[in-house]
Amino acid sequence: MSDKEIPDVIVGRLPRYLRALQRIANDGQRTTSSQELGEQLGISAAQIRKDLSQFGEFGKQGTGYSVTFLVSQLQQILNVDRVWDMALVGAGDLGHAIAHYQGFADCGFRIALVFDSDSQKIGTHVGGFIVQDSASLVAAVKAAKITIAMITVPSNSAQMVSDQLVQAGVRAILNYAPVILNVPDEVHVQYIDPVIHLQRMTFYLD
Amino acid sequence: MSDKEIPDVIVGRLPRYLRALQRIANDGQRTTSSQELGEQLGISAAQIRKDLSQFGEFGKQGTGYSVTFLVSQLQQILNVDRVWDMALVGAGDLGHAIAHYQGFADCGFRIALVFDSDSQKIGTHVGGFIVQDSASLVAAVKAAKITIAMITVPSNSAQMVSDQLVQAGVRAILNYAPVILNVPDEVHVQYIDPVIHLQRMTFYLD
DNA sequence: ATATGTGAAATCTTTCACAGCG
DNA sequence: CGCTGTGAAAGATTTCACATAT
Repeated sequence: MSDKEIPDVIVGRLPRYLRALQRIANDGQRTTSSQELGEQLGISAAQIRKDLSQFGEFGKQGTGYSVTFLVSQLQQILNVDRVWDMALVGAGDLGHAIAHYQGFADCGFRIALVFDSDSQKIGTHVGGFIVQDSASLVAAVKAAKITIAMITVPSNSAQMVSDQLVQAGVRAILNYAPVILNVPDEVHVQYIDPVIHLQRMTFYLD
Repeated sequence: MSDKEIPDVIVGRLPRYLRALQRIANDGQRTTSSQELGEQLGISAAQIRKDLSQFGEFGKQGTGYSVTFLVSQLQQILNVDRVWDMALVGAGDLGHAIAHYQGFADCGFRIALVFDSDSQKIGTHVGGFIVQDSASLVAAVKAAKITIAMITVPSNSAQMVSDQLVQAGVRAILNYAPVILNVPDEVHVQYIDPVIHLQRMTFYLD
């Protein structure tokens, strides 16, 4: 069901639906509609219905969608009806901020290992974990069977770290360094680069 | 020339072209081609040529593009051939990391004001600036004529901060809080939400 | 009455393929 | 010869509009 053939653009919207639904659930609402979701997200109601229809029939005509049911279905579709352990590579300022961020745990993501290559940082505590030497990364990640990693190292070491992660069996990388990573086809990469977002907006400013 | 009618999807790719070109320039290369750019970015050469052709004829047939010329053209198109002052609201872990990030300065973005509402933080130094009381946000941002802001406050205060920023004349907001902001049509918002990127990848993992 | 799920239509985006220029 | 810029074609995505179910 979570096959390929699902366009990437749809996959990209599903997490946003989930976020909106969780907020609606938090407000104590039992039921919602494609229209309400669409208004909150700035997406047309028809699009939301089409997207969801790729995976099944989750709504009831005349009534809409049960919020909790749709949340659980989306979690299943997105494979987040479980806890994912992650490795964090880079214990600088950004690594610290990420290690302390509560938003991961609430969504089923758990930082399990933290690495840095700086001997000043190795052995220190970050977000409840002890920073390990990057030299042991491949072995440790492999042993822990971790498949998701976040990279918060300087640009010039990001590709090297990425290579090690791939070698250790990682299949998904969230890269905060502003460089494009070269990875095998079976490895997924997402980028977080604030400058790109800013430049996308300055285009429209005078 | 930087009119509307330029599809959003193209605007979204321009900063990526700029990043790739700056790296190529850094490597000391004088000239590049749509093919080379495309290979680095995972985008087809035809697409890059089409995108650029929306703004002018920047290449030479048979030769390709002058790297420095194309960089300067893209900077002009994206309005980053100048320095933009920004306000940062939220001096928590993430705010600290952002305040210390060198990547903004290199791209013409400068943090000019930092705010927090926590009296413990007000008056402390963050990234060379003194954290100011959010109560003075509207006046200070207006006085400094700042039009770009970053929000790194907890989710439940993000909308309130956004309202204040808009009132102060901000036209572009980079929001790190995982909530959708309600802003007038003329205000641009971009979101950075790592969980959404992670969930986009777990879809493809087993 | 209300809101879904969905073919068909409209729109948008990408790729093709080649004329034309250095 | 190599590479751009670009109409035209192909492909993908979004919207429309309505039959259908509660």
